[in-house]
Amino acid sequence: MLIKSMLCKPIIRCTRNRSLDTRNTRPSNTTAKSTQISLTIIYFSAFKPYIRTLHVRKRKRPHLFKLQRTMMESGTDMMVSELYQIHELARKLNENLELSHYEICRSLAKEIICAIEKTICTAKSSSTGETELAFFNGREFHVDRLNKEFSTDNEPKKSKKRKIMATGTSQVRVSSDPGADMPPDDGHSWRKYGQKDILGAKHPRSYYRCTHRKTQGCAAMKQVQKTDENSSIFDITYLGTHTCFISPQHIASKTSYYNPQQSLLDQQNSLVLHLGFETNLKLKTESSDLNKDPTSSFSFPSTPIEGMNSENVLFCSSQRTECCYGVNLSSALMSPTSYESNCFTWPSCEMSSEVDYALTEIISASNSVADLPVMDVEFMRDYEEMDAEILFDTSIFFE
DNA sequence: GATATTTGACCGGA
DNA sequence: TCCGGTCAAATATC
Repeated sequence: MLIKSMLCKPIIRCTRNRSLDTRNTRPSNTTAKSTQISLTIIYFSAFKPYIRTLHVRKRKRPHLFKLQRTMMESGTDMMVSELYQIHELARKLNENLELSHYEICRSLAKEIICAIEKTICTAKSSSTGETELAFFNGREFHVDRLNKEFSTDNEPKKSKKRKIMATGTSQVRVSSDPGADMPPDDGHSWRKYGQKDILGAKHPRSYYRCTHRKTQGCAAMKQVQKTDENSSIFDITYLGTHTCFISPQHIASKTSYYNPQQSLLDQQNSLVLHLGFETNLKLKTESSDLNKDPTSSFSFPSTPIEGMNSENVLFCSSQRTECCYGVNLSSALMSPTSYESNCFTWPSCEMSSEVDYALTEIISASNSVADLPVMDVEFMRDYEEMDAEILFDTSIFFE
């Protein structure tokens, strides 16, 4: 099997796949086309495979094709350059893993994440021509070029309508102390920017954005509303992904939302990979029924939280399926005992805490990070059509 | 004075 | 036209 032949041979594969969007039902001489950029990273550690497949697919407006062709070409070159950078960072990471320089590793991992985010941003801008990610992770990228191309007004009106978020959403229901006006601290600092009475709801909805919005360009937001049934229970909708840095220790010390197994992680000297991706990370398996429902929900195997009944804590995904965004962290909980249920959908926000934990589960599979194989990364350029998703029989790894 | 919150106005999608 | 999301001036808090 192909996968078997790739054991200990990490591969980064970048493809671009153009296709007609068959979901489009508009009458049409305006048949929508879509372009998908896939970045697949396959590597192996100890006895577990790690696969990262990033999919970026967006519908294109026909009148933008000409400009976007140019954008794609320049964007592709940029992505190749960025991927080489990721490769170099990964190589350094591996060197430091072997030397057990965990702080350096952590820093390198962060750089890798930033680089991947940047690549995703490039992919999106070159494939869509849209400008929604002009500001990402506190940095501006070349998509502002599009702004110039399409700006007919020197000073465009600033919309007060909610911006289209690049990431999916997730909803959390948490309980608080009776009479409390605020839900429990989730480890991040938020700034309230609005409150609105919602039709048919007893309680107003509060709007928060990350405090680090200005300083770090963090686009994370959340909406908090007391439930009608019980005013001590809050529905929290997270929008967007935190791109600001917050230390795991800080989260562990402040939050009651997250799994308290941080101490276990520390014991394992695990490397926390904070993947702030905003496109899909998928591991498809041939036997998964869950694959049929991309919005499948699951509950965390959480330990009881002080002052909070486990049944009151609901984690569910509300993917923005129309854009195929959100994060599917399918391999997050893969283990010999659970791998048959091997496609999970993970809420794509709050990455810095929840996903950190899940990823740490992956990365810390081996007790010693020194067990990691040498990352002899092979980089391939391939612009031909290919199936963007990998069918993957995980059972072979647990034979 | 700096920072955070409140709240009415504004905006645009449905 | 309605309603929910956002803005930004006013106000509160530290």
